[in-house]
Amino acid sequence: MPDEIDRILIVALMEDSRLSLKALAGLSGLSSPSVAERLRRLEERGILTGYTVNVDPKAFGYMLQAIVRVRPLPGQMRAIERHIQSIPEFTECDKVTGEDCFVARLSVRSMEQLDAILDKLSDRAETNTSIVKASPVKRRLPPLSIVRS
Amino acid sequence: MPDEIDRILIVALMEDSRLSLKALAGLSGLSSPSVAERLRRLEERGILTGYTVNVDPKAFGYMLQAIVRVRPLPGQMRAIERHIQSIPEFTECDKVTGEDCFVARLSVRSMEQLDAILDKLSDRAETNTSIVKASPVKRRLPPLSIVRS
DNA sequence: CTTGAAAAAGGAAGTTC
DNA sequence: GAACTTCCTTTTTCAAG
Repeated sequence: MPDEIDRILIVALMEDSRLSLKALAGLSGLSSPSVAERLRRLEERGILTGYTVNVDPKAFGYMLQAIVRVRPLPGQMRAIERHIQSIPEFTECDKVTGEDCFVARLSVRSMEQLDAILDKLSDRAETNTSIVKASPVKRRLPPLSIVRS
Repeated sequence: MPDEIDRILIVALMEDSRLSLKALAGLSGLSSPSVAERLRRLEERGILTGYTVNVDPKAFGYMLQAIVRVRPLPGQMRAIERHIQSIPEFTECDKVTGEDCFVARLSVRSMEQLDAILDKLSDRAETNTSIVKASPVKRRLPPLSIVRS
């Protein structure tokens, strides 16, 4: 279980993953070699799973985002799953309970491209598509309080 | 518009945002001061919008993820939007076209917590909740080819 | 955008608690 | 086992071209 210092490091990195070890040391009250060791262990334990950047998709011409619920026809579930994985415009996909099997997010350059991608699914699944108009909550972490067990 | 070198830098940072300027210089064929200046400008232009980490929510006791479609009752849309924003367990929320007004992602520690959070919405909205069983596509970027205009 | 020097940060080793 | 200090190497930053 991560402790309070781990939590401080993770919250700080969530806001700026390029912070130097020295800066993280200052925030946490440790020395920088200790911070390096903490991060190594958090990665090893699978708690910190990656360091990444947020990019504005519009800068690369992706003017539309859509959320697509996908309900594969009988026997098509695995095929649909692989199909979605193979189309890079699907930027996120979850397998869920309920009538829909998958909820996926799609970034496309145009309505025409959206239509083309959904068309290819139509043989093997029913889809229900919603265009994203705004994103009132951008991706964030839930409260990372330490759980005592 | 970002050029080919910007694209190389962004794709590299997407995979590892802690790469040193020197490493980025090697990948892009520039010197490290030039890379630093490029990144500064990409941030300034709103193309690179943040450096962050991926964290396993389970490490902090968030054992369940759900996707909730929310359909506010008449006149309740703004109130619901603010309500969702104010609950930190909602880790993502999009405003979409179609019957549902919002599609939100929720990280919770237990079924009881999920129920409690959804209960608070029930006065002012209809909700439709799906539990996430797996995530066949983890958050990724669409293809970042350069668009010629 | 590059080079080159000064300043800062990172990494390895050995020590202490 | 975890963290600290020291010393040395690498990286970043800044000035100048």
